[in-house]
Amino acid sequence: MTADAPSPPPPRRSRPVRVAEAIKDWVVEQGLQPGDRLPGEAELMARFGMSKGTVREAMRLLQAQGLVATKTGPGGGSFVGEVSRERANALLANYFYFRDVTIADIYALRILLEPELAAGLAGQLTEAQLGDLERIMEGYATPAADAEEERRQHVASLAFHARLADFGENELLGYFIGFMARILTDLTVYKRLYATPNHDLWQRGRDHQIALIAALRAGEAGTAREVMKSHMEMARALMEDQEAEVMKRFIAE
Amino acid sequence: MTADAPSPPPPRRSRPVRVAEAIKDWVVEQGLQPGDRLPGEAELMARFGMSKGTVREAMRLLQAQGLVATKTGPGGGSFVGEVSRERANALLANYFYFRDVTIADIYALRILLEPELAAGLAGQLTEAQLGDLERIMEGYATPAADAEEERRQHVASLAFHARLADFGENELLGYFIGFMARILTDLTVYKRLYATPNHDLWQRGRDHQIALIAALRAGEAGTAREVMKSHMEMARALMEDQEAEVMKRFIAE
DNA sequence: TAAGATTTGTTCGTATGTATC
DNA sequence: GGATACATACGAACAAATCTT
Repeated sequence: MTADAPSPPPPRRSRPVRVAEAIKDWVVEQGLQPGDRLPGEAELMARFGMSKGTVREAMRLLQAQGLVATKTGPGGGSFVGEVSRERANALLANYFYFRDVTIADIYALRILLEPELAAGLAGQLTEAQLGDLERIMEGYATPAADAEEERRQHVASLAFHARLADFGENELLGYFIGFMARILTDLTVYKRLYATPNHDLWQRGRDHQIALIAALRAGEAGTAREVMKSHMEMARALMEDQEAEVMKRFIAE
Repeated sequence: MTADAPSPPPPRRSRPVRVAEAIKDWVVEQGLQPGDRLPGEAELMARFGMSKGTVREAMRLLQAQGLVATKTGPGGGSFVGEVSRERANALLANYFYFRDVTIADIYALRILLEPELAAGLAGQLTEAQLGDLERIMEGYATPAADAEEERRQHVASLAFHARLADFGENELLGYFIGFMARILTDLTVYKRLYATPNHDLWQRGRDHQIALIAALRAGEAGTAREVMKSHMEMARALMEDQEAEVMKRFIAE
């Protein structure tokens, strides 16, 4: 070995950043829980010997990460916040903003993960949860008449998968699946995917989900896995066609 | 339908938050790329008609998300930044801080994802990349003598998997695998997992990785998948034992 | 090396807004 | 409605970093 890195000059972080880190460490150290109160601005100014502006900038750094929330007025102040799923999704989506993630990439993962989720859920769901899923399915009980409705139905169908992921025990798996569903939702509404209603595909997709619910209710893990796998493979083929279509349009302009 | 939500009072966001959103939208709209310069504080103050403090707080909000970086001095200012992988990991780890993610959850996913990654990489890696992996393996060429070295070796072995994930085409898959490797690394060094060196397990783990490299070099996708699967299953069994151990110690205190 | 220019970084004092009692 | 407690916002000044000459 050629010795460890020759200790490059320690990047002197700005004061707000250092204060934010100190507060974060302090929260962890104290084992504070969501909802617990943080010291007010005045006390933080005293504790760190820094001005109001610096302390406020530090709080903004924490706020952007979803770690604290603030309220004005008496009894107000800063509070420890649980990072919401939506915020986590938005922050992670930022990471992929300048990176190329194709629809094929997403489906390669969905095909691996969703069938396993379905298998694990077989026989585990309450009637209330199953009813929940069936209610979402009502959003596409009849084939779409136009492109607008097709998009709306696709979004609803993605919500079905996200809800399913919520029901699982494995929070990590649930988050990954939910994140992909949210990316696809964005693409659907923002990039205007799914422009051409297709009765045959609608029918097959719906049959899959009905069979899936039945397998989940009956506790048939193997069936649930297989149905979900077929469902994902069909969706992938469809989406890749759509992607090609979108690309062609883009190039044509 | 019972009509859309009756428009709950629009949560009046603070000025820094609104400014940060406006800047973010502007960056997207202009199609700015990493490294591109943002308007300076003075101009932003003028453009939004707000004070310096408010504008600075807005920049902190963006900085915390990894979207901008600032430099002082002539030619300095704020620049569009690509969110680094490390920052994305830290931000996402915050989400799971108050949630229960068990080692079993992580391994359930690794077993699904890593074999597929390995299969996709067979025959795709350059000699330089394969050499890179072999160099990491030198970090555990001999069995660990004590708990400290065992930990160091485990971290190196996780780095092996993270590097492998980097080589893949699918950035999403690579990120998920890398994130899990980082969580496990944290657990290893911070929670002091892997306390008991075990020569037999070391031998088997190393044999797996050697066989994996061989399969990758030979372009044998099926073999690579199977080897990685065995590797993950062994690691899972080992980690779950360790977790039980850690829990027992925690309860005993 | 040194001086000057440019841009962010930080402070302080003051005033305003907001929610609770 | 008024008093209180807290965050929010502004403005002017000065400090620090860094590039150019």
